Amino acid sequence: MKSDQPKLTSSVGKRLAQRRQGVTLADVARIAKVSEITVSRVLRRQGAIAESTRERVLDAVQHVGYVPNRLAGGLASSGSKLVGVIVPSLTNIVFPEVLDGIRSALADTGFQAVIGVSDYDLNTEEELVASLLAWRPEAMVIAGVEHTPVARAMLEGSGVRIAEIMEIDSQPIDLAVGHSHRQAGYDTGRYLIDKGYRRFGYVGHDWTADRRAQLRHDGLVMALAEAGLELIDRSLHDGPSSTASGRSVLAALLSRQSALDVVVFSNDDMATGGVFHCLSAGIVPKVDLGLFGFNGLDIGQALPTPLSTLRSNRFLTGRTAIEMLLRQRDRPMQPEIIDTGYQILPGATA
Amino acid sequence: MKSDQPKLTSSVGKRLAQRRQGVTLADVARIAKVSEITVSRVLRRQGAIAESTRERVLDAVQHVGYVPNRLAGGLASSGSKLVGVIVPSLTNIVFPEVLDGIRSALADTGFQAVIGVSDYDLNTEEELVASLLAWRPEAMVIAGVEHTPVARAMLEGSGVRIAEIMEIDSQPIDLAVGHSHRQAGYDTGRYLIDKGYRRFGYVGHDWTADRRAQLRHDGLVMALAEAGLELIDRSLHDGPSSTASGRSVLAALLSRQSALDVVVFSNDDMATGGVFHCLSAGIVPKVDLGLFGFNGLDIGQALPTPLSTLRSNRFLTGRTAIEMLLRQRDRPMQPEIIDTGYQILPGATA
DNA sequence: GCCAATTATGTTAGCGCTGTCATGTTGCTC
DNA sequence: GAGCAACATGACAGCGCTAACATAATTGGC
Repeated sequence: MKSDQPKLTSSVGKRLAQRRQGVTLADVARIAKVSEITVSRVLRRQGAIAESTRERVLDAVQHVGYVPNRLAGGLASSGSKLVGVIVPSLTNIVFPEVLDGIRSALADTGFQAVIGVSDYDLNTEEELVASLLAWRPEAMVIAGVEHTPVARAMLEGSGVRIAEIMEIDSQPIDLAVGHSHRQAGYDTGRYLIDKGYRRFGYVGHDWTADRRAQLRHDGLVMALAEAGLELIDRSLHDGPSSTASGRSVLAALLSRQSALDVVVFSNDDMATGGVFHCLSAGIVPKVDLGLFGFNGLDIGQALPTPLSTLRSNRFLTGRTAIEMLLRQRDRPMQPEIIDTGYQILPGATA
Repeated sequence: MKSDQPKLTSSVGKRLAQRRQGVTLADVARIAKVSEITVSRVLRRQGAIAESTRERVLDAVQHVGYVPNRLAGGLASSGSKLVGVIVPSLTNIVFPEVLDGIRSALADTGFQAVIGVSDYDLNTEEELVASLLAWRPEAMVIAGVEHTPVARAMLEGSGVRIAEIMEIDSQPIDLAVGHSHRQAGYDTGRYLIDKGYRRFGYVGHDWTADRRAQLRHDGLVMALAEAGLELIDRSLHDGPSSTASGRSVLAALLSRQSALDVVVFSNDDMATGGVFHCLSAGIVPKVDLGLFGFNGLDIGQALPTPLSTLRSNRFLTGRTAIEMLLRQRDRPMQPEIIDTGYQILPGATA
């Protein structure tokens, strides 16, 4: 009872007329002499398709160079196969490493990451949340647990699964993956105290932007206090962390405080700069002055005197976040927290 | 002559029934008592809207927490406001720096970047091209000019504007932004020869993957040949560049070649490792052995002896690529090439 | 007070795909 | 050869939005 002849007119006529927007499923279907839905099924390897039909369709696809339109596909199936990711920076290498973990977990899942960079600014982050949510991602990964009220409301209201990463010191919306920075700072303090250090200095960078650096600092101070000690002095660079600023800020600190026996840095970038200063100034790390970083970057471990530091597991954090999110479509009753931990790297500078 | 009462039944009834997919334009329209298109116009600031209506709509949007669906919007308007970006790696800091340039050029344009990472593999790159093109981006940025024939065909056939970046040694499809690596290698050779160096060594990483490193090497050899010189020895690390491998590979090279007066490295990561080796082995850079890198990374410049190197302009490259692409929607008659150049950083190691 | 221009809003018809349900076709059992 | 799975394919509606074309409301000139 099928009619073969009519129905073609309007649809095909128009398509041929405009011929601007590229090849569509309908074009492929027409060439392969099947219906659109059959082409769709072949391409998604979904449902039963006869081998001969499959080949015919694939040939047609190849022939016309068909590229599916995921905007249309996503709209029709209400499933974008997209994961939104928001990080504060790309030039701080720890975030690309997290992204790499995300990429590795996403490989072969058909999912694609859309990445936003907030530049350590919560208002920018809020805009990004709105912007990324507009793509109807099936999950979101966002660095940090601190957001504007509006951003938080959007995230909560979106219904999609959310992983807040790099930090587990507060209660997350849905899932947190990372480690405690306060605890990391505390453990740094304990480790150094056990090593016999008593006269602590601190070299850091702008922590109005980098909340996690501040948490580590606070943890360190807490450990010192428990041991009846305190930071003798500290010097903060007014800007993002960098090797260059680590170097100059340590120089500044030492010029006014000669009595320190160890300096804790806000991270490995800063600490590496510190090591460079020591190298230039003839200060022997560990012997004359202990130096301790945070992150366990490759560069620090390749130094002539490998940096004493705490290694955070960035790749694992990114990877775990995605694995957890994709495992279950619905948010759990109770927010979940996964500790990806850190390890002390003894190194040779403290 | 407007009917207020009917029309609501079917559409609204269903929406309320499913209530799963979140708020739509229709919901906002109903609450603000306007048509969907009016809401759409308010949100896109397009067309004339009475102030009172605008406010009513915005209130409604706020009230229900409406987030536009860009899949639907993009489909309807055939304009995704997306730019596809493909880079080989995120952990090599130069690419995040390029992405940062892209981000900065994209800010406030309403465009969003979708990023793919090819892992230096052309087949992966081909898959990414297909995958990103499926989002109907309005432009594509892709690192390198070497692609599989299929990838090239898709890029050409897509009709969207394409920027091939980081390399201008071959003819691009549409637009190339970057600098000549062959020339950079050549200039490195000239510079060092002028400085009086004669006995050249080379320390590199896997260049089956990193074609641009090989081009620089070739340029260097060319400059040497012109001066009647040649590479005395070279040692290649079988893997990606890193500080650690730069360090060990230089050690290996020197252990079998004591007569070198300068070593050129495939990039700053490797060269920084080389400096570390010298520091450990008591070799004084420049005095005992010249060291030369490529990229001009911050880390190299923060070394106790700042690295002698060539600075490439990654941020500018990313930024320029986007600016050029967005300036004009159609491909030019003739492929265009933009040289973002490089500068010699004299440093203190050669 | 009428007309044309201007401003504000609405109606209709898709964008290109997929979910759902229906319809045909085998191949097999008994 | 009737009955029934299991396989193969198709028709149709609709995802949520916007372009393009109305239509209505308002203004102002004369």
